[in-house]
Amino acid sequence: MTEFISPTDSELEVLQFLWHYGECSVRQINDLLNEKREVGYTTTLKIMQIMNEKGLVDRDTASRVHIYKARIKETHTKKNLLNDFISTTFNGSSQALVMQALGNHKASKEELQEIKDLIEQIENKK
Amino acid sequence: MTEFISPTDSELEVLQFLWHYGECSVRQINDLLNEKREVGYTTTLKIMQIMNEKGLVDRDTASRVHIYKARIKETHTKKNLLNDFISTTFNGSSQALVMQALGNHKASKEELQEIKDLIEQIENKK
DNA sequence: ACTTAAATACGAATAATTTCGTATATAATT
DNA sequence: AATTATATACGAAATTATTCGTATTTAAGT
Repeated sequence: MTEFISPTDSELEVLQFLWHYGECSVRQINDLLNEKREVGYTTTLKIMQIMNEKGLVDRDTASRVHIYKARIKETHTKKNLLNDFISTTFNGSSQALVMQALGNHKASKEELQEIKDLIEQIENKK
Repeated sequence: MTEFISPTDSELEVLQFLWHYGECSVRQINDLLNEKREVGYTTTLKIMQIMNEKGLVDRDTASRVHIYKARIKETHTKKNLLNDFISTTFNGSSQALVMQALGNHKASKEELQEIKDLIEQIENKK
């Protein structure tokens, strides 16, 4: 039962890229970030160094260009983030969250079907 | 199209109480907060004063004890928070979030039924 | 009336996060 | 070999959020 240290917003942004690409240099992450907003290179570097200190990422320092990869698992992390979010915003009710999410965005027919399938699946497991 | 200023965690905590009780004094909010964790009275006061400056709450200063009430609507605010959360954490996919939420917590039979009903409702609206 | 209790205002200390400047090292280019 | 480009390390400035001490005012209790 290791404690979950929730990544900051910046850190989560970096993690998303690492999860998607597997492993990245600081330069790569910085380029990706700059597609959305202006970030200085050393800013990105610092964030990733701190993430390393926190144990959020591993890095390979064998070559001059350090290569980073996520140390915490995507599903595990998102699960924890979601749980935190549900408790702070929806008073712990996952149902309330789901209802609101479905109400907001109109999901496609296929998406709705997938959700229904999942519900069936859960119901049958009881 | 007024911009949504997302409340900080502390501010959201206060808002939840205001939404629940309708209107509260600083003392009431501080007592409620202290049921969960230790917070100094002036700390709570300051938070609520800042919330007032930001336009998150209204206050009635007619009597000595100022009475606060939420200025931003609960559903509207939660909708925005949820949208932010979905885009930062689930890459904008509400479906991904719903699937994860349903997967994590086992909702009760009744809750699952409610969700299914909602889906039906959405499907019929197309 | 006097004392005590409880409220707001305000500013500043603390903490956490983000940003970036500068120094230094290493690789690439000429 | 000398210059230029690109890395990391490190510290500190800037920002934002949180916490709280102190002064002042007003109400309540004696």
